[in-house]
Parts: sequence; C-alpha cells; structure tokens
Amino acid sequence: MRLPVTEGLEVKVTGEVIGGLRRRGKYLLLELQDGVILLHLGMSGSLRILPVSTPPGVHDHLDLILEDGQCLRMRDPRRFGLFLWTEYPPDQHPLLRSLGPEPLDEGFDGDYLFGRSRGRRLAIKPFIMDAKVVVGVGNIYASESLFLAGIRPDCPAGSVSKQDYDQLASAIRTVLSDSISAGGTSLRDFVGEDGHPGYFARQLRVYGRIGQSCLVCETLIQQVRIGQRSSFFCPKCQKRHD
DNA sequence: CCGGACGCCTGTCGGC
DNA sequence: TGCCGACAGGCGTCCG
Repeated sequence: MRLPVTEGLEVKVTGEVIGGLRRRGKYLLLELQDGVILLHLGMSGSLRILPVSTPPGVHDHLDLILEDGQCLRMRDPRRFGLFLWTEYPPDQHPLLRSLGPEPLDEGFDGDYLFGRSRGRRLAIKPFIMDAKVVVGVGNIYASESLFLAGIRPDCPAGSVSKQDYDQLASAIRTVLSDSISAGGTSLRDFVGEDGHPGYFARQLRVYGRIGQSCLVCETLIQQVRIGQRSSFFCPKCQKRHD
C-alpha cells in the first residue's frame, strides 16, 4: 500500500467495537471507539469478509479479525491503497480535510464549479479530477462527463461558461449515478460486494473508444494525453473554449 | 497558490 | 514462444 500500515495497529484496534462505516470521496472510514481506520482501495484493492482460516492469496495484505471467527480481509495487488489508524476526528485528517464536495450531494452544481474555476488555466479535465475541487471523478468518468456536457477536455477551466458548467455538473451527476446503478465499471477484474462485475463499461460513450465512431454523430473518437492521463473525446460533439 | 511532472506497483498486452 | 517496454490508474509530493 502506498503508506505503511500504522505501526502498532493491532494494539490500537484490539477490543474496539466498530461503531460506524462511512465514505468520504474514495476513502472509507471504519469508526471505532477511540479512533478511525481510514482506508482506500486505490485502483485494484478489495475488501471481503471471510473465515479467518481462509488461506491468504498473494496480494492479501491485512486481516481485521472479528470476534465471530470471520475477518475483513484487504487485498491490494497494485498497492495503491491505504490502511491507517487515526485519532483525528473524522474529516479532520489531513488526507480528508481539503477534499471538495460530494458530487451527488446538494451544493455541487454549475455555480460551484464556475466559481472554483475562475482564474484557472488548468485544462478542465484535470480540474474536475482534482479531489480538492470535487471528489469521485476519476479518469474514466471525467472523459464521459465532458462528452455528455459537450466540452472538450483540454480547454482551460477558467474559460468555460456558467451555462457549460451547469451542463457539466449535471453530466457528472448523471454519469456517476448511472454507473452506480450499473454496479460500477469493470474494465478488467473489478467485482462488487456480491461478486459480480459492474456493467457500466457497456455504457461508456468515449472512454477507450479511440478510432470508433461517435454514438451521436459518427465522427471518429480521438485520444489525447492531458496531464499524463489518456483522455477521449468526440471532436465534433465537444466544443472548445478558446 | 498554481500547474506540471513524477513516483508508487503489478498485471496485461502488443510488438519484435 | 519468449522477452521487454508501454500502459493503466489515484493521488500525494516535489519543484519551479
């Protein structure tokens, strides 16, 4: 995992009762009595409840042993995840403190994005992928949202109009809601808590579709690199703002 | 503060 | 068939 698991974690959590489970952005918070376990699944991590006796697989890193003979087991093949103990009040941890709003909550809208983007010359795609601006918009959903909103991924965030930000905020909410309904996006091996893959990959309109025709206008989908990340867009449906 | 680059890590895939 | 480099991704950190 990208940070070492907190030293002495065993001692801290032993005997503690799990009082709550929350999510903030892509972080999960297991609320215990004297502190919080803050964890992140990175891009390939998973959690399962298993009998403690189940032999661990190669990428199983940690078991949180429960009193009923089961355990919460964390697997994280690419070790981009995180598992740490904190006694900060929830939301006050440095990793959480400056996170932007939840996109599906009230208060995330075009006005908000418009306000945050004034004066920014950064391209709009990395802008909406910045967790300080809004959480939850990863590389796939950023491309999809910008397509739905009709905005090119490379235009400067500060040049996009209020009306387009209204469209974009709405598109982000739609894309995330639809993906949640479909069980997420399984490009390779992601499975939900029921063991089934997510089916949103079938609904992707631009991501990964380089050279294929746009579902709206049949123009060929293009791929560009923006901020070291692959970005996909339709050159006809998505407007530039320069 | 801002923006760009980089590193972390491993499985997979395309090219030779 | 085997090897190797490129790539994917979230996000913290570092540097100018």
